[in-house]
Amino acid sequence: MNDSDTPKKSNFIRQIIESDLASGKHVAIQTRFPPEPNGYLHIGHAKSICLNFGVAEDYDGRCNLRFDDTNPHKENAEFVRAIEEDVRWLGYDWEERMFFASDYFEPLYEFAVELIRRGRAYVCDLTAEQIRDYRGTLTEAGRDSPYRERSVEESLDLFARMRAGEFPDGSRVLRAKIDMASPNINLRDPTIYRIRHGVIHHQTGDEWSIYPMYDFTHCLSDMLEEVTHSLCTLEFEDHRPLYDWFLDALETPCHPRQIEFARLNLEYTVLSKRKLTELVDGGHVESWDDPRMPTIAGLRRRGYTPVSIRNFCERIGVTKADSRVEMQILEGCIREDLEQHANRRLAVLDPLKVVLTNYPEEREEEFEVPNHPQEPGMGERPVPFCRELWIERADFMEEAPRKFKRLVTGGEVRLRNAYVIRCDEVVKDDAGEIVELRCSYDPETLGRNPEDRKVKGVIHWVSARHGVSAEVRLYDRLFTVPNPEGEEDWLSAINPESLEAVTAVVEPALADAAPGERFQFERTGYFCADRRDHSAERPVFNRTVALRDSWAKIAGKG
RNA sequence: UGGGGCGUAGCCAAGCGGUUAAGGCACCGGUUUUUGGUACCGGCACUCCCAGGUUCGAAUCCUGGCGCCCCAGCCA
Repeated sequence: MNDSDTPKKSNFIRQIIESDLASGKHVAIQTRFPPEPNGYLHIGHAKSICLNFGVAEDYDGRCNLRFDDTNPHKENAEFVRAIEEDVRWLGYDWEERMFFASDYFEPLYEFAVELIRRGRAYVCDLTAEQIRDYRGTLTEAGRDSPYRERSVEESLDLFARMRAGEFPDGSRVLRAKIDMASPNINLRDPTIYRIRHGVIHHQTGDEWSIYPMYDFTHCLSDMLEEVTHSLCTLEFEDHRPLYDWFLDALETPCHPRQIEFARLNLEYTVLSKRKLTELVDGGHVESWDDPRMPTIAGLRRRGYTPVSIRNFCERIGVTKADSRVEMQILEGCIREDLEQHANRRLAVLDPLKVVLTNYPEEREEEFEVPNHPQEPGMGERPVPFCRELWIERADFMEEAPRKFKRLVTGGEVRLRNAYVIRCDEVVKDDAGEIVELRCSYDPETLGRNPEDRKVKGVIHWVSARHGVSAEVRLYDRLFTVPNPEGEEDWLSAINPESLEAVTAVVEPALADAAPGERFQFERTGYFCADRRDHSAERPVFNRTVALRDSWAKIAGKG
């Protein structure tokens, strides 16, 4: 479970589970992850997935994957497929236990009939508007529907005919008979079945013309799967009395316990399916897996690893307090993983030409460069070197502040894994822009430091003769404000500079990158070959996250 | 003026009547370094939303305030 030296995961849900196990209330725990297949999963779902599957794993229990597919208007098989892929990618296994709420439509129907028989549900002929009107307000009690006291026989007959498709959409619903004066609005005779004609359900086709509502479906599905702890988000707290009411009214063999926790909010993004759908449908991003999206698919394409996301979910904890987590936590998690596991490469994002005037024109060398400076086991690769190189434009300054330790005119700098060079001359075009640096190299400095002087800076480079041109996509936060949802017009808070594509020059080894392969471009950041667009002929890399940049802080202070 | 929740550092978050109030992220110093990265060392809440009360002792218990979130779909 937990090693003695790793901190014990402690949260209120685990405490409840541990106490239920200790008291013998349960001998094994059963959870479920219940997505609605009406969109792609996002990082907020990852929190729920890690919680449900994680808790099952740690207490030797089981976690089911169950699609909550009771609203055929919004759901489809493509979303089912994508959700399966994402949960699996995160590293979780539901074994043979993949279910659909629609698997239970028949038993659910029988439960509804039983409710009617017990006088606990009735068919109501009010229109949607009338129902709203009869419901009352937050501060005023509602009024009983005129159909509330209709006979059991009549409701039974009407409900059967609703199923048979005899009535048009919206003409009737089945309602639980609870309390129209309840201070909890959810208990004012909630609708539990509605008529939906002519929709093709992705699992059941046209078999049904009535569909059950969430509150009725969820508790009974949990019960049928013998779920012990039904974990959901805070907005369902008000529904818990309803959850319990159905299970009590039907005298079920087991009664799962619903426990609510706070959903995840992340700075500078949105985490509601409605809004994410709008971003995709409105063309504000390219797709559900656009690397700027907080979806699992987007994060995957951006270069995030399953481990980093699971780690993130562990770090943010589980509580009932509304919170908004800083991006830095997520970024820290991916840096931590990639720092250890990503091969290093050299890539120049904003190239400036360097000519080594004392390096023979025809000469070429090849250095064996380690893939990771601290992990010899990760191997090495050949990196070619010649008279003409590219370096990063930002690594040279004609007039530099004292703390600048890169290349300056007349100064020296170390080329990473190669020689120390000195800048002798700056070549500019008519506009005064620097187009080339003429430098000389010190042949004595390969793999060794000069004894008479100190060279403090190290910069990266790529051989101009061998370098490969690549598209590099630099991503920034999708929104300009920490909480776009709190904005009057959230779409106007989209960051117009969330994607900047540059043409970079990368070392030749990078052309062989497999789609999805991750690297650290030294001194720059972590990147991955785009899984859709990258090829050896046309390399494309996505920036997952930049390296920490303490120089930017110093420079920024002036 | 209804009901349900929540409030511990810049951001998460442990804590469950007796601790110097964990830990992580961020931040600030320093050491090492052929990545201004990494790693390592050190700093970072006399106080837990506020006010009273109970107690030898309160972040923890009680009372009263204040602030924030959710609920009036035939969505989930």
